[in-house]
Amino acid sequence: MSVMRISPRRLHLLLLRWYGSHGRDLPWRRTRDPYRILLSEIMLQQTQVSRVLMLYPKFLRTYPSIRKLASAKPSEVIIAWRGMGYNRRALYLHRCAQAIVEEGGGRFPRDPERLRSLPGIGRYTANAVASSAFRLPLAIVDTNVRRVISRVQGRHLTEEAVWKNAQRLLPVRHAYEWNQALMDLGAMICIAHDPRCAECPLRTVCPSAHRVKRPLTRVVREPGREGVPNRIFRGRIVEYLRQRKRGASSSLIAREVVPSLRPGEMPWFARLIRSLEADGLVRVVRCGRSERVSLAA
DNA sequence: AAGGCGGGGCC
DNA sequence: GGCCCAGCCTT
Repeated sequence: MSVMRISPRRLHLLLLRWYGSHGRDLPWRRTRDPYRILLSEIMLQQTQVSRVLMLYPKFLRTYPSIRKLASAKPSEVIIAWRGMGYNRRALYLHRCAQAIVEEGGGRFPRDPERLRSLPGIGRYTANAVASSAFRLPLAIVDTNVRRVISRVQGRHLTEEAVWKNAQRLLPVRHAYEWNQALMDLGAMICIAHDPRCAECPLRTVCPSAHRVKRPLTRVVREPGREGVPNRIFRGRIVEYLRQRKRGASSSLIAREVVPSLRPGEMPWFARLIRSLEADGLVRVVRCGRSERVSLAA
């Protein structure tokens, strides 16, 4: 079966026009400060826009510049990260800020390859920062873009094929607006379940319009305790330490965070602490048989 | 290639 | 109660 080819120019016109009238007004779209752009992108990794909107301004008041962030202690950044989840991101961001200050005197690299080498910055975030802050003509592929591109192409695409298509379809003169428009379409219209095709600016050219099948999602079982994934307990431990800045003994944390903990489960809890320590989220001072745990200094 | 890693809102 | 969400890192 031959694949229907859609005129890129037609696509650009339809989507950019829609973006002009329906695009979201977001704080990180009102700046070109690479630090503010980067902060938004890190926060938006696996976190909804609505939550980032609530926490982004407060974080920026605490750390208005990359230098202020770089000179903070990890524990302070972890505390400022409260409510965001995936706490390792706070450490990546912090280390990233320190690298940019130390290596470039606080000047961001523009080269996406160089951005990509920084902690917490992958292919998506590197291109997002370069596209948004420096207006380089680079495609970005996140879960929204992946879904939109696949539907417009009318078939499932491999990850690499989506990137290729995204870069091919990119309007070089309006790359930034195009990227933002694709994400807005994926977030507001071309949503995963029950897409709103009747309101879609691409409905006349999209082969999937009004005939999107329910995507079959694969159930992923996570290791955990009584059905609760380990990462949830990790999050609770970090939150407990946020409010108890002096730290606490491992056994006290265990009683407070997991009241129903049975004696035989102590090794499981000890592994949680060790994993947090390995990530650099907590510091463990061992003295004799007991150990004192606090947020990483 | 697969799995670990938070949190909250929505159905 | 299950599902989803602007990914990255490690193995």
